Amino acid sequence: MNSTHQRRDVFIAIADPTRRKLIRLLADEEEVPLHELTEQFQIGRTAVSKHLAILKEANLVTNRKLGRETRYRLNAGPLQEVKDWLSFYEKFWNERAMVLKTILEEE
Amino acid sequence: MNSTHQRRDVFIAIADPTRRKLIRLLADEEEVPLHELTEQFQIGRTAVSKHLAILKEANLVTNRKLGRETRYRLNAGPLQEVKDWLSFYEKFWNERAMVLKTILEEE
DNA sequence: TTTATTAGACACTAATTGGTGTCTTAATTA
DNA sequence: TAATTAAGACACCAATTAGTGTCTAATAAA
Repeated sequence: MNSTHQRRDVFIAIADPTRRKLIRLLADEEEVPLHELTEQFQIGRTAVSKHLAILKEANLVTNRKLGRETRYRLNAGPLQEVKDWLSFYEKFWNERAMVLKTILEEE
Repeated sequence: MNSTHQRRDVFIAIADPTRRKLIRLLADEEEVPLHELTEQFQIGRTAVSKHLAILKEANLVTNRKLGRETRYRLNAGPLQEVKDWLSFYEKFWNERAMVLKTILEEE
């Protein structure tokens, strides 16, 4: 089985504000056709479609054809990877942890 | 007061794997000069320096000159923004929440 | 004092990105 | 059946990105 679909980094997928807005729209509406998503932006359908393709390659959206529409759906799972990455750094920005760290270092 | 330093999106700053590795190195070592950071990569000093500049624009690192060295330090605070963004989507990837959601919708 | 090291400042390049417009096909609707 | 709508497939473009190499200045070491 040669999986042909591109694998795309979730960090890159969420780097673009248009793509983050797409994610947000799909969080609100469950299943949305391309043309309806396009309405929410100033840019053209082709551009939106490309952004969705990138999200799909990162496995952040799925889509299915329904009549002449292509409907998109959020798959938030891969965002977990970002959360896992972040969790390592939480101790660095937590004020209380910073103080605690200082105390521990002094001992 | 005209703040001249560029503001840079933290999402873009963390999108690049080299920059994420820089963040990781700075998490481990507190304060690291450019040349020492450069050792950890295949790419040249100039390239590393540019990545650090992007991290600095996102306020994810600070630096200070010490003799002929420029030492870099992690400032993880801005990562909080990413965490805040993610927190909205946690409910979508939590299996239990998904099931609960289905039950609630059925009522 | 000469030589090494460290890094900033440029100028340049190839590849990627985010966008466009146009053509075509397929599915609805009038 | 004819007209309209939705979207895939291209070809194309400008701006940005991630990298390079070279030159220069400042600091530190021999």
